[in-house]
Amino acid sequence: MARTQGSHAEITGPRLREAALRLFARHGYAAVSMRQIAAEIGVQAGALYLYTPDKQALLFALMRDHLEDLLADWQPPDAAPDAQLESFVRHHIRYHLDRPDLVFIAYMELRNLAPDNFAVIARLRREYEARLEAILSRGADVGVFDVADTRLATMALIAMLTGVTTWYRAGGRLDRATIEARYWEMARRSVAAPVPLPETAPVAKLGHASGGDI
Amino acid sequence: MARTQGSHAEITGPRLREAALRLFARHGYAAVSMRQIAAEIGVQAGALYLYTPDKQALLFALMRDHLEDLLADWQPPDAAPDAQLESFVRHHIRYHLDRPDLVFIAYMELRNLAPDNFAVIARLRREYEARLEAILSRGADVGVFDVADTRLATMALIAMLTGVTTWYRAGGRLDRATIEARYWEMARRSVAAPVPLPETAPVAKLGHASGGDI
DNA sequence: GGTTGAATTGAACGCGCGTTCAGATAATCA
DNA sequence: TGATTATCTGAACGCGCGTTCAATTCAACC
Repeated sequence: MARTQGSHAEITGPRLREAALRLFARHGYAAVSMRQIAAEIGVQAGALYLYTPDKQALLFALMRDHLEDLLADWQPPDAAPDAQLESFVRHHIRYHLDRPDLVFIAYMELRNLAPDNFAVIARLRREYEARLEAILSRGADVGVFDVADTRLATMALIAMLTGVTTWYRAGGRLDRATIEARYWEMARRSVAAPVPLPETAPVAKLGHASGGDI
Repeated sequence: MARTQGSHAEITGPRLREAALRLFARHGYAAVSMRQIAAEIGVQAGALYLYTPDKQALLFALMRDHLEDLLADWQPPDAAPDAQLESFVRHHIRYHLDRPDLVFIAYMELRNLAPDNFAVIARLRREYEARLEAILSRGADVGVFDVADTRLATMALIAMLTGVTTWYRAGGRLDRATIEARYWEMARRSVAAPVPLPETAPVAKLGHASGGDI
């Protein structure tokens, strides 16, 4: 039978993933050796192969689980496009500030994935991007957004939001709620349709909505 | 005397940099060997050391020259902040679309720089960011921009703009002029102060400008 | 045509890599 | 207590790494 007490298996497994995550994020997948990871968790390199078939699988599992988490963690609320966008933006910022290392790896280590693994990760990424694009599309259709090219706007917004991880440090000048609010403000403005003229003159606005299918 | 005809020195040097650039961008600094670079340009690995003291210097030279070029290539025009911002944005997009590999490396390989080299590169990067921040600051002061935090807005804008290199492919759906225009439109809106109400009611606008030093 | 010297080769250095595996260790069960 | 077995060690495998350097090549010059 398996050792259920005193065994280190349930400890070493997670610790392996944590150490790999931290080291990959810090130095890059290619620059980190299995021996370094092993040393970080206090075992010999050979022991790692009880928990991962190889180094590549370690990277792939980190990235896949991260993206699946990201997708599972947020669904577009049943609301107007602008409310959906706010929800998306705020969740994105919050989620990314919580997991800087995972986000960093998922972005930086794409080229170190074996082709099959890359295909899986790329599909998950596109799925996430598609959610934002759908919001922008719908908003453009109903006229609350003014977006010349939804695909470009999607990529521009995601790049802007994800960039928060490059400079944010816990305990820095701005707290998380402020950061979230500032990014939402910039994101909103970058795609919002010009505000309709005050109630006295809502006329000019109508042409917009009629351009879409709805 | 040096061989002036039939000599490969003036050829091998630049070819080394080109090959290193291409391979570093494609596979990452740590994943590329000197032997791979040498094979790419048709010499043995030992010959590379006539042109670079070591592998690290190769990476550093690429990044430093890139950033110095970027800084030398653009100076803020003597104009109003919104015109300066447009100039910055359009130049940034154009420059980055022209040199995707250099941009990619300068962003991705920071962690592979030796500490001394990193300090140099980080200073150059901050210098570039400071130019954008100065534009935003001045625009906020005079009221044409509405930016709650200039540092955050700077980072957000640069991330958004630089992101173009992650999806742009020559010959794709959008031509470069269109891309430039779209990004400028999004950047402009994300920081622009609310448009003053039409000439019939410019009153509400005044409070804004008076908030600054000018 | 012989000399010069920049350009390059090719072998070698020590080292660390990812991975494997026989053997040691120790907690559990019978 | 003795057998079982999950866990881990430690050595080993072949290989490629960054870098060095004596030897070689060969266009240019005298």
